[in-house]
Amino acid sequence: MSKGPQRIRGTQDIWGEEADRFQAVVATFDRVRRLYAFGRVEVPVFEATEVFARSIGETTDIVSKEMYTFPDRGGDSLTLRPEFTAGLCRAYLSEGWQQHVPLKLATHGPVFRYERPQKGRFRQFHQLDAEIIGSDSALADVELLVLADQLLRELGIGEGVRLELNTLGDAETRDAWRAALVRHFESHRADLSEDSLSRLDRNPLRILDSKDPKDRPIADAAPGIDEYLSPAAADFFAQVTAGLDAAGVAWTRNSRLVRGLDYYRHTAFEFVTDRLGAQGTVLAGGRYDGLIESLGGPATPAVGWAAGIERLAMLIDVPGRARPDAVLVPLGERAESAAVGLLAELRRAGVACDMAFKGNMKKRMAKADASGARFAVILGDDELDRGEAAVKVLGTGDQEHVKLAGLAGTLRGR
RNA sequence: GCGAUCGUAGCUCAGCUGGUUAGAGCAUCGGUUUGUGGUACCGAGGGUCGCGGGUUCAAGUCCCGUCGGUCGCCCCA
Repeated sequence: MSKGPQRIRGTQDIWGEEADRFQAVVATFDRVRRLYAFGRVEVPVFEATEVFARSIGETTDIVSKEMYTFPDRGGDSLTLRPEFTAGLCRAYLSEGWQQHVPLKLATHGPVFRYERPQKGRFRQFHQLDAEIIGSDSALADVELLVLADQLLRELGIGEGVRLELNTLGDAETRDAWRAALVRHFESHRADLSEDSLSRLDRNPLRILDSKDPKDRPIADAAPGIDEYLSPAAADFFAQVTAGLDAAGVAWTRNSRLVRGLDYYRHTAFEFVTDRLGAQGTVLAGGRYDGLIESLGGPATPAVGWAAGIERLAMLIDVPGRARPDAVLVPLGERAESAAVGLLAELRRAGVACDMAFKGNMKKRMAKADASGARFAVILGDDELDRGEAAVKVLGTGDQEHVKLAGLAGTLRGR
């Protein structure tokens, strides 16, 4: 192990193939979100702690244990964003974006959670994010889901991933169902796992997706939400599923899929794979009509999703490596200084190229080959005197002399 | 926060039940060839064996602690 500063726990230095994968995911997202007319937005990496604490609700231990929170020099409590949604809603309120409603927003970047790293979970990781703020239409939910579906398809992982869909209903539905769940679990108190007993007080909905075999029979026998759905909520969910069917997006109902936080309403969804161990969720979101109000704004309907870039990057096929069109191989001092000018010229003409400037010719040719370039452009005194370069096609070994004036055209035009 | 498991060169690993100067492959650099790559051959550099303590005549090897990786639990906005 080398000395000096080390990478801090749960962070990553991304390079080489990993970086190519990462970039491929971001590029695909950026392309697809334009097809759906989602505008790119930039928001701060940190916010006043209040922004996240108020949106999440003080009750959970997310706020106390899972956030990167620290005082700044002025004594204010700041938090590195653990997600995009709360910050976007803060911006929506503080920048007066209400006038642009409904707002279709897309962003991506680093997010931070103070947790134990494991497969596909880091302390600094990266998310794609898409939101529609200010629409109470089921069409907004549908649009977001179709966008997500197309994104996964274009990444080439649509096959191994399934969309699980549920509704949490409106506020009255949710309250009624929650009360019924608590009654059910209370009556089986003696048989619940220790974890679920504490969930019963803090977050009873979470018992539904407990992994403890002790809990499974009780959770599976719990009342479903459908019996408590108000007519309006049932109608809303029907519109969402009808929209998905119309758009040709496959989905499966998972009536056990829940959200712990109170601001969630109606649609909740996850795109899930079984290729990532315990962290199988690849993209998740839902409707959060209560969030902006809890930040102190007016009641504002909104829906959105986020996806982990690293998880997506692990699932896609290896993207092709970016390779230059040509590598210059100058021989001798005179050729080297001439090559500097030629290199600049070629790049300005739109030819991606690099120069091998170390070692003897053999080393330089090896560098050119290792770069994956199509051409090696050999420049020695003989060529210079004739105003030419020797262009070697690395794939075939063919070599011919080309006038410097026409070089860019030759290299670009293959 | 909890549990399991691992930590030897830049990377992947070997090093048997504790026993001399810690090895290999790949990669890097140099050379065989100061004007021709993807092949071959020769050579070189690079390791406080994660860190600290303990047991022992002797520790990479055993014990304790600690830090870090991995996988899982909790949590999952």
